[in-house]
Amino acid sequence: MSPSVIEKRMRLFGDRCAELGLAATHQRRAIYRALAESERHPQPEAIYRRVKRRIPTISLATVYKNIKTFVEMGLLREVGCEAGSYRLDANLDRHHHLVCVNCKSVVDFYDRKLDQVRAGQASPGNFRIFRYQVEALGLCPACRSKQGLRKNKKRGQYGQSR
Amino acid sequence: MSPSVIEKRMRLFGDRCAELGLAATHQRRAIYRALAESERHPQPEAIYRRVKRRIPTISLATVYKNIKTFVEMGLLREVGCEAGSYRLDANLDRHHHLVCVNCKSVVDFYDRKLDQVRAGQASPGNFRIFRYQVEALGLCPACRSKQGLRKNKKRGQYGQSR
DNA sequence: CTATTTGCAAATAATTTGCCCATGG
DNA sequence: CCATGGGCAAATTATTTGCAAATAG
Repeated sequence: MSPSVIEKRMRLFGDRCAELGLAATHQRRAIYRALAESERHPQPEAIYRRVKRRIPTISLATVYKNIKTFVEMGLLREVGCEAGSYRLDANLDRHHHLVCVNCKSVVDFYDRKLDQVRAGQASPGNFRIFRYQVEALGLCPACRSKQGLRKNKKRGQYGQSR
Repeated sequence: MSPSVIEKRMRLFGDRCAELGLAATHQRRAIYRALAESERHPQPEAIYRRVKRRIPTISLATVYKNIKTFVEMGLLREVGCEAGSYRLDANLDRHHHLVCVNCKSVVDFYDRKLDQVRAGQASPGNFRIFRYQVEALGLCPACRSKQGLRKNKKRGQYGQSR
């Protein structure tokens, strides 16, 4: 990632920590920096290995704890929106998914307009695209009505920053 | 799922098994049926519990083995396209993902046209949508050039059935 | 019959937790 | 200071594997 982007992200990190009263420890900064620097959507283990080069005493548990914290703070997202394990789909017809960001439920979504989605430009890096699938992220009715009562939810989880 | 859809899927299952010379065992059929019946994109554990009601001696390992087989056969897909664990993204700017279906690498994809994606109709079930994210599934350059040498790849993994 | 597939148990991998010590503000 | 966070080890959860016995074709 370019130095200017990394610095922008580190500033966002600092601001968010200050705002939420989180200690900007050595470890926490290094973990976030490793994430901010990477292009490859790393898994926790990869972040751990990377941070360990600078802070050899770091523990994997600390990496996991901080990743969770960052996601709650809205500094980080999980790719694909389902952590943990297999979610399976026997529906081979063209369809898309509604994903509840709160309870992680997934509902099939048939929509002609979404079926027409195509990129406006050639894909970077000579990727060969077979199909497009749209994820609509939001809140399911059950979680909508619980909104506002939820604990530990700070801000920034959902929107786009620009 | 409606009975007619389930039967359609069971026929597809039977055909694929015959075609590939797979034994259509009692267990295998029950596992696939449980998947075909479900609306909720279940995890392996949920399938196991469901099948266990009909075949109390079924083992969780059998469920896992068959799920893998079905995915290889193209009878089943994983939602979100990344199995296993956390893939993290510190990029909060609006962007989409190119996902390699073979090696599971994920590359950020900036595209104005994809940023404009919206559903053509109200979302089912009163879901409240915050943002849309597009996944473009395909092959990265490295996997493209390895194409054809790959073992255990039968067919049907990538396309849409209609 | 005989090649596959199952069930079990054990192995491995991934993630979380509890607790006591260290440190940032 | 002293509340928050870190490190370690143990616990939990998720997934895979090896192998003898069962069974589909």
